[in-house]
Amino acid sequence: MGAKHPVRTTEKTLAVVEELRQRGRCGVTELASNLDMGKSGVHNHLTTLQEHGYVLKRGDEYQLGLKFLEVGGYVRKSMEFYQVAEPEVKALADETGELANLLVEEQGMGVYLMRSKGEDAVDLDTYAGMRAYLHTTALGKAILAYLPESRVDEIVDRHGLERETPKSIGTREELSDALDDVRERGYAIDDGERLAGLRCLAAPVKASSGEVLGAISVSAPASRVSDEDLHGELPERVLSAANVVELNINY
Amino acid sequence: MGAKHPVRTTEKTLAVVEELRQRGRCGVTELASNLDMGKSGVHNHLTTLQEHGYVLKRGDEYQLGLKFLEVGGYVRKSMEFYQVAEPEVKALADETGELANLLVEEQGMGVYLMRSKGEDAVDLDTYAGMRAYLHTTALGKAILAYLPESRVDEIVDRHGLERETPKSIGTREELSDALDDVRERGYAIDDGERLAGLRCLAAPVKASSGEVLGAISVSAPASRVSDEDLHGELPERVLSAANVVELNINY
DNA sequence: ACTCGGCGTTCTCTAGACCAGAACGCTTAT
DNA sequence: ATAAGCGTTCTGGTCTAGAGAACGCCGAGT
Repeated sequence: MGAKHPVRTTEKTLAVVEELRQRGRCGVTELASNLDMGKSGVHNHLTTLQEHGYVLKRGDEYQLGLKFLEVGGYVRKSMEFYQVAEPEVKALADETGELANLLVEEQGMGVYLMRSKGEDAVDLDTYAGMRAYLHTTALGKAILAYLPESRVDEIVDRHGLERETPKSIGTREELSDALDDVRERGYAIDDGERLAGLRCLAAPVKASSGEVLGAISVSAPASRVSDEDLHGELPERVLSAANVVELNINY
Repeated sequence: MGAKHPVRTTEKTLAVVEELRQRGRCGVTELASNLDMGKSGVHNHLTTLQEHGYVLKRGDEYQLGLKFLEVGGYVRKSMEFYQVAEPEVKALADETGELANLLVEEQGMGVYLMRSKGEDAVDLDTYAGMRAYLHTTALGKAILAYLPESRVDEIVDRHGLERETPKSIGTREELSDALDDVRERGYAIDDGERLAGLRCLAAPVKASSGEVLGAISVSAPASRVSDEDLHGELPERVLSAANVVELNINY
């Protein structure tokens, strides 16, 4: 549902921010023409944002500043779940040598809170703050499997089930089956569903109330993860990390 | 200099964001009374921000969402300096076992791009995105020492030289002396200036043009850093990390 | 040297948005 | 029952946002 009385000026500001983010450094005219706004209006928004650190001027082009990271970093740091999970995810990365990730759900999307690279980790284009559809990653499936069914329906209604690759989930039935599997095993697997050749294993973190707080995963190239690993040592490690977080978060 | 034609509505939106950040989760009435705005106005801003993911509603209280981290994380990821320096800072943390940091200057302030904890690292309350006055940290001094003098004056004029502790820099003369020392040694030291008992050593990273891109540091408790360390092995390691970044960034 | 095109910026003016304040429905405390 | 206080909705008057035109500047083309 849209806001009843949206502040249109704020929406324009956010549109400027979004456009500036997509284009990276650029000028007033370029922004204005792509936003269907006059140059003066765009200019006013930019200087206002600049005044508050959200936008920088370099020469006579504009770009987004690090204020967003300041606010976002503060929000993340304030999350108890992040504080508790961060060292465990790092430890998991060091221990396995692979890429370990931490994801939470927000407004029906997955948000990566952090990623930690082990010694041999693949270099994916994920980054802290990045969003992903929940049904397309092991992390997301681990979360969906432990959300109330009504919530899952809401999320699917809102964001759909677009396939990212031919192997990924694309229908409600496939999703339902996949979530059953996750609940049976206690962890989620992504075998090339998001990126060919990439295997990923994720475990949910639940509060004592049963509510899902997020999920922890390890991503590695298929060449280094045998089928036995995928159902043997690797899940043990990821589940153990998730379990430690669960214990620490409930004091 | 303030914006010539500020967008007042945007400024109100940003004020709402800032207030919400400081208070954490809270209600419309509380925000409105502290912002000198009517409840309806605050409500309109909040629902608009919510619509775009910048704000979340939990029950009938509001809080900041992870959209800020998404935008900020994207901005950070897009910085070449971060991409190149990130693995080196991580390596430095692993190697020393202490806390390693990466800082850049923006609008006269220092912004932490990341921190990486080694095995024995102290747990400071810094976080990615956090700002600090440049004159109060070794990282900041390492940057100031290699900025043009006119730029340093500008920054001091704008942000002053407030002392954070009795040991820290508080006058232009002290700053000037400190920056001379940095240039002589090639690295900056903070011996309890920011936090009693904490020693910190930082090296600048410069582009081939001579421009300072940022600085890399290691922070450790004084009990683990002898005076010899402070002028022996530790600077070597930090300087070496900075040097690797310099080499990699100039292709 | 001069012009021209295009940039970021400034100015003016009015159509239209913002939002204080009042009113509403709801929950909780008394 | 009642009241107090919350988030939300609604409306009208005030003030602002921003299109469009004009400006100063710079670099390219002639």
